Order: sequence, then C-alpha cells, then structure tokens
Amino acid sequence: MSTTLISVKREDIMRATLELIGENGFHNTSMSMIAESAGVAAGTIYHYFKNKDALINELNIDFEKSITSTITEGYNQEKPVRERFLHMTKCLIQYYIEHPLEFRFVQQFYTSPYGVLHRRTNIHKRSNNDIFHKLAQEGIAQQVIKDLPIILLQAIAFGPMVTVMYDHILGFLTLDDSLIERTAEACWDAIRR
Amino acid sequence: MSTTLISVKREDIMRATLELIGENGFHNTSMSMIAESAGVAAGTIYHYFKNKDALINELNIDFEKSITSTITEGYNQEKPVRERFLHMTKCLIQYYIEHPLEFRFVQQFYTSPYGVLHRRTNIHKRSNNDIFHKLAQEGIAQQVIKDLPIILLQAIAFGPMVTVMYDHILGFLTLDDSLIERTAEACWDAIRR
DNA sequence: AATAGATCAATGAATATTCATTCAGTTCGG
DNA sequence: CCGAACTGAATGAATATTCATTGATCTATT
Repeated sequence: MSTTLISVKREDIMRATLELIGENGFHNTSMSMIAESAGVAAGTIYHYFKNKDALINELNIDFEKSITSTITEGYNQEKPVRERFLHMTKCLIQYYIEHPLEFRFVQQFYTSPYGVLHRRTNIHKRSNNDIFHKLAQEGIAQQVIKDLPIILLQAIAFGPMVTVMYDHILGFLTLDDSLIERTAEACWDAIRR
Repeated sequence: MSTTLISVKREDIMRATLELIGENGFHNTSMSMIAESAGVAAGTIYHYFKNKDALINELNIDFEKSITSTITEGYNQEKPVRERFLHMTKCLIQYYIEHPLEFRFVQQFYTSPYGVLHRRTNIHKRSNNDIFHKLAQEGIAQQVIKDLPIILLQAIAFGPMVTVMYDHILGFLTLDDSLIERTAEACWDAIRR
C-alpha cells in the first residue's frame, strides 16, 4: 500500500509550516508545532529539510513558482500593453484572494531579514519580474507608460495591491469582481502617461 | 547633579530596540542585546516596560505620533485637494528617507501578528487616517477623486510608497527630489478621476 | 541641622522555559 | 534482511523574566 512514490509527508510539512507561519508568524511557530500539525515526528522534518531556515526558504521558492505560472497562463504577448497589465494585476489579486495564508507568509518573509537577504541575492536573477520588465520597456517605448526607472514603476504598480490585499484578508474590505477591476485600473492610472 | 527629571534610560532603551529590530528583526533581537546596546542592565528594561511585547507596542505608538505630527505641520486645509494630497505624500516619503530604521521597524510590525492585532483593535480609533479620510471625502464630493471606498483609496494611494521606500532603503533605487515628486504625482494619478 | 525612614531607579545573577536540532533505535517495503 | 523512512525522547543553547539587593535622593521629625 501507500505507493506514494514521492512522500506525502514532505508536502504535509510544507503545508503545515505555511499555515502556522501565515497565522502566527515566524517566531511563535516552533518546529514541534509544525511536526504536530503535519502529523509527523519532529525528527522527520530534518529528514526532508536541512533546518528551519531551509524549510522557510523552500516555501518561498515554491510560492514564487506558483505566482509565475499563475501570471504566465493566459498571458497573451500580442495584446496591447494596457490589457496585458490589467490581466497581470487581476491575476495576482485573484491568486492572493484564493491563497490568503500564502499572502500572509510572503509578506512576513519579504519584510523580514530573510526577504531582505533574498532580494539582495536575487535582484539580478531573471524571474516573473521579467514579464513586467518587458511590459514596462514596451510601454515606455510606445509612450503609454511614464518614463521612470522600471523598478520604480514596478513599485508604483504593485504596491497598492499588497496594501489592498491586506485590507481584504483582514476583513476591512471585501473585494468583489467590480472592485478588483477598478483597483487594477487605478494601478494602471498610476503608471500610464 | 544629573537632574534628569525624566529618565534618559527609557529613551535609550527605546532607541536601542528600534535600531536592533530595524536591522535584525523581532526575533534575532534579544532583551540582553537591547540592554547592552542601551547601556543598562537587563532588569532595568522591566522597570520601564512590562515585557518585550509592551516595549514593541510602545515603540509603534511613538512612531504613530511622530508620523501624525509630521503630516500635520505645514498641512493647509485651505489648499485644493490635489495639493494637500501631494504635500502629505511627499512629507511621508521624506520622513521615511530620514528615518529608515523606523520604516524597517514598522514594516515588520504591521506585517507581523503584532500589527494585525493592532489594526484589528484600532480600526475605529481616530488618528492620522482622519486627515486622509477628510481629504478623500472632500475629493469625492468635488468629483476630483474616484468614487471608491475610502479604505481602498487609502490603500491605492499609500501602497506604492511602502514599496518604493523599500527599494530606496535597500539601495535598489535612489530617490532624489525629482523622483519623490514624480512618485507622489503617480500616487495622485491612481486615485484621481 | 541632623537623623531616620521612605521611595525608587537600577542592577545582574539566578530561574524557568522554550526551542531547534540530534541520534539511537524502530518499522516496514521490497 | 537491507536500507530508507520515520520516530520521539534527550540535549544543550538561548532567552525572557524575576527578584533580592544596592545606593542615591527626597521627606519628615526632632
């Protein structure tokens, strides 16, 4: 029985870690809590992950893959800049609405020393930033997007989303389709010429 | 001598805590580190603060007061909505540029369970949100600002700033007067009709 | 002025707890 | 019966918090 070629426990551990850290934060989440919630022994975690840091970093890598594939699917290079941007933004918002604990996790990750280190080391690596990078360059060339440093455009375009998602996830605001649409449009207004 | 009517040690402890947490995060900052950096004994911290949590929360209260007074000064109720908004935004950016460790601290605070709790309990309290609240209401009535829930407008307007500040503080972007101006304008574009 | 309390900031060693990590041993599929 | 997956009690380091004690300054009484 249980011909789980790839162990399911590894997944259990990652899911448990995500949930616990999302809800309680990095500290306040001990390895024994993770073990209990995942239904494994404490030692088992160390069979799959070198240590707590490695586990947390791997969780972030997984997340980045998810995000990239979410944006990529249905992304049509042929469409105009504006439409592509709106598609991208709405995808992201939708993804976070469906995965609130991932949102909480990555927010903590990126504002913590983990994330600072991660950004410092990965700033030059190509990733989903690439998609926006290309889009922005094209938009600037076509004079439909403001002529600003791309990193600044990115901050201006996606910054609101983070704050809006917080309000939604904490229950201060309920995003429906119409509000998602209008938020995405507002983000576009911020970067368009 | 040393007629320090109000003890300077309390301030020393708060400054040390802000610096250490800003640089190293909540965990990775122990009470003994704080004590050493403040030049006091470990026990002294507990003379001024109930415990670590109380210390951290008080640091945030202090910060909120600073921010409110920064925005308030030079804020002219008579000026048009757009000008008032730009003033507010530029003030905030300037403040954070001058106080990078406070920025790092509050970012960690608000994305952590501390901040979630803080927002949950203080959502109805009047504060610096009030200034924006008034501004937004006026702007909506005058039809110069988009007719969206005010909390959403706030997120859209100030979200970019947080992200931009991160890039600046981590050194990925250098904000000069011109970029500050243009960032503020982009924020305005996001909320204006 | 002198003395005896009273108050309180400040100390730092001791305590109790928490927690990541280890490892000797067990289970079990092939 | 081998080896990998798995266990969970044990370990040791780190850490928040306590508390008995000190010394300095103020208050009141004589």
